[in-house]
Amino acid sequence: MLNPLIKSGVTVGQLARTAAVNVETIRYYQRIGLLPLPKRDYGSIRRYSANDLKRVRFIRRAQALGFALDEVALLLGLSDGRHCGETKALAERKLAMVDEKITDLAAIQKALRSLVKQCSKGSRGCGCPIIDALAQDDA
Amino acid sequence: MLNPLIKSGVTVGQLARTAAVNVETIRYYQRIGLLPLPKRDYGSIRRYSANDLKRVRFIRRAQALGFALDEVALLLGLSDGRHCGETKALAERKLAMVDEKITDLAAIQKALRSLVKQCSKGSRGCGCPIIDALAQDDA
DNA sequence: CTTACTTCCGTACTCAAGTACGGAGTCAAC
DNA sequence: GTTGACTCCGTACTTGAGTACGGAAGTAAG
Repeated sequence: MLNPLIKSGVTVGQLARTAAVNVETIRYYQRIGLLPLPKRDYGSIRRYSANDLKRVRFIRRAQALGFALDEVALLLGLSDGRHCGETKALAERKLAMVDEKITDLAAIQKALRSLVKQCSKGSRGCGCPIIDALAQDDA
Repeated sequence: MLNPLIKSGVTVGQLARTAAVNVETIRYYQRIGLLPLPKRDYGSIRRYSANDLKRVRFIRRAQALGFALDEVALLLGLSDGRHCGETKALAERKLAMVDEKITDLAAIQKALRSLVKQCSKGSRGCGCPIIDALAQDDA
């Protein structure tokens, strides 16, 4: 314990607990390069920063929105400053994807609402507005 | 010839092509019980109905919205009439999920838009509105 | 120092959602 | 009545996203 000043940061276990993920998941993200491997400066165990926590949380949230880990990596790349040219193009593509997802989800939302309403009316038919909404003849 | 007395329906290959999926995918859906296996009445090859096509399309669309296949099975179950009680509860749970997804996506959409705008202004900082939008301190 | 947790790391396993393969059998056409 | 495309079916492989395992080494408390 040479320098108490630099002793900050939490262990993997703590990081994992506060981010509500498995330690193995942290290790996995490190393996695939999604999360930086902090140098372990003091003797041997690694310390993680608030930034690492932020990053893990970001990954989980983005994932919950349907982004695959490689897409998450791209999103994370966007933030790392510089080269605004590529960044902008990438952001625009992602934005288009997001717009599309929202549109599709809005359609299913509407269909689900109408299903719920029909069921509420005690209607016997409930002839499946969801199926109808999603199984359109067109592509 | 719209004389569907007996000989109507398409083959797996045709079904797969019109649904824009792989034949193997159709077989897979049958294996896991998502798609009924039509009896093969004439000698030996199976014939699929317009309903099967509808079902496959539904599966793909729902999947594209982030539903897993077992959830899709539930959604499909909703349509099969009767027991509107469970149906409604299930639909409501799904609806809540969808609402949440839309909210989250709207946040990322906003962040992406602002990122694009910032980049357009040639601003150097681009200090990651996306991360900030998704890596909130709260759960 | 001993004991009891972690951590570290490699390797291997799991699960979902397919894909690929290969040897049948079927079918329409030439 | 053979050819070539398609179907059927089982089995095995793949990819993404983790989980589990197990031995060695680090660390903290008594």
